Amino acid sequence: MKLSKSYIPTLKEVPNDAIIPSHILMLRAGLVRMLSAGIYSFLPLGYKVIKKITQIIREEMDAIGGQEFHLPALNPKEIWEQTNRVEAFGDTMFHIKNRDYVLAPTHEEIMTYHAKGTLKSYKDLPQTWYQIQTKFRNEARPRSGVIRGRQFLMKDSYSFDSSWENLDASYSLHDKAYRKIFERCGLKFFVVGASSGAMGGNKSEEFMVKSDAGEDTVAYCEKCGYAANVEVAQSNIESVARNSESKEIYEISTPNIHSIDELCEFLKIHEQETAKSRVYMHNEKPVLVLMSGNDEVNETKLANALGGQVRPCHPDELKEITGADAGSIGPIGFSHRIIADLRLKDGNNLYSGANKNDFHIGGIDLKRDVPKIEYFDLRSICSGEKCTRCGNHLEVFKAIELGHIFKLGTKYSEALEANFLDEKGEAKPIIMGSYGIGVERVMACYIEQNFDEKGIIWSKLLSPFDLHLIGLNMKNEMIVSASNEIYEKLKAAGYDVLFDDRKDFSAGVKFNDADLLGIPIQIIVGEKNLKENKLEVKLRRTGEKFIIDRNQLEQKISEFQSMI
RNA sequence: CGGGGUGUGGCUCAGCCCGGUUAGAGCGCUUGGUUCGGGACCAAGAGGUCGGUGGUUCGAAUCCACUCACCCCGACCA
Repeated sequence: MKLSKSYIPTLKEVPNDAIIPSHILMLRAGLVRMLSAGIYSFLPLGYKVIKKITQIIREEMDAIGGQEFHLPALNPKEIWEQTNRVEAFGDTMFHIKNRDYVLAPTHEEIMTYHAKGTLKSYKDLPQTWYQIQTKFRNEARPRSGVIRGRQFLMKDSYSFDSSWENLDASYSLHDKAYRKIFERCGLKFFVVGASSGAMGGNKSEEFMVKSDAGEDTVAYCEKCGYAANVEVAQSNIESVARNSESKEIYEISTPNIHSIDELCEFLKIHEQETAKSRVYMHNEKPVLVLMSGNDEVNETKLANALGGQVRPCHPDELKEITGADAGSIGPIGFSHRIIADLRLKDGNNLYSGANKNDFHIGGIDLKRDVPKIEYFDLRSICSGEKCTRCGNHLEVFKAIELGHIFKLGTKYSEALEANFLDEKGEAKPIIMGSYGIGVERVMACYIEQNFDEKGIIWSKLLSPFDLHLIGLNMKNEMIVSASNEIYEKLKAAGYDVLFDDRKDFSAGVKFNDADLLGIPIQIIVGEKNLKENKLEVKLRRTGEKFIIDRNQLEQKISEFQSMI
């Protein structure tokens, strides 16, 4: 492709709206343009990369027996009502105004619809069906460029099995395929166990990459590979020590003291001597949650511990239930259920609120004074804490979810009555798995992990072109004819070449554009080298430059290709 | 949905507080010329209903109200 005839609108300056590196570079390198919040057009260069990624995905899905579908984005609402997911998705689902259609946010229903009545016997199973298709979700707040959009490309596959053991096999095939896909894409990733949320089903794993632009916070142990979302990662920190002597409880006047920090400062005590109170409504009943010091309640853990719905109490409810405002609440005299974080187990000589504004109570012995207390793991773990599995230090950081694999079970097959007959002739719901990959996220995450101050650094497999040929001074007849000849030769040898044949640009512009676009190998045709029948080759990633003989170009290129 | 911010030529921004000729700069673009290995130079040009609507005023990019769009933080999120 000749650059002079290409639509690759590069930007010299950083666009105002972009913050994270991948977003900035995708705009600057002319890969994408925004149409509206969370809605992006892929320009020719960006779309070439998308096609490389989807090709890798396709190959690995086909390798595990996947069969590619192309499904409609426009779906009858009725199908989604049968599985109760119109309600489950709520405002996240786009609804068509002038007909009872929705825009599909995923495709469990539609795949199951096709399975119904056609996968009739255990002999028809297993099946793995997939598609690479645009999904629509009315995200409340699109962000980070292409990473969280209202419209995005997703590879989603669905497995149909006749037994749970066979589902395990399908799941494990996907697990292996996903690892291959992300490895081939050149991503540094890790895998965490996760809760499957609104998808239904039980076991699931997320494929993640570490990134400040991530929306999940995970705990990761480099030593043993343990990784978990902080919402569920077990806390492994020691309990506060129990003093040998328990003091009596006593009331302290603490005017205008609301936070733990203020309390510690006021009483000259350590944070660990305090128990912070939070009141939640659990199934319409108040529950007092005690945390050590400034530890925050992890509401996911709380909900898991109690089961059912949990929400923090409103300020007016607090007053009604405890007689005090937030900042002065405590376990002594609290007449409803009381639970505490494990870190407080059997603690004594603690300070907490008095359920009376401007007063706290000291000398609390949870064992003696709160006999009905129950303990749960309720706090989020922090960087530096010990791994529950191997004892090494855990790291806590943000991460982006690239892919997610679920063992769905029979939720959809039951709702849509997709049954098969087993060996005994009994009708049973098909056992399903569901597996997704965010295609744009793969691209954005790759860039997040592979760029420098000049621009993107593509790998051989994802690069939109194999080679970037630069004719420096295209008003020099010698360079024009030499670079054109090289261009034709490389194309004939099967390379996909981007040829910067632009007449009116100085060398600096061409070099900078080449570094911005990030094609792994640059071939530079300049006057001085050409006079000696030589060319320069530059490797984008390392910046290394090589002067080579012109007649050895093809041989050298194939050597460089194996180096990158 | 809550909080904060921004909207002026294709891009980055100044001007706004304190209203007053013809709304500016750099980059990009067009034409001609010079230059030609790290974002060149000279000259001449094109390009803007100052996000929108309404109001205040003799007069609004500038003040007021409403509204829309986009960004960031939070809530939410298969």
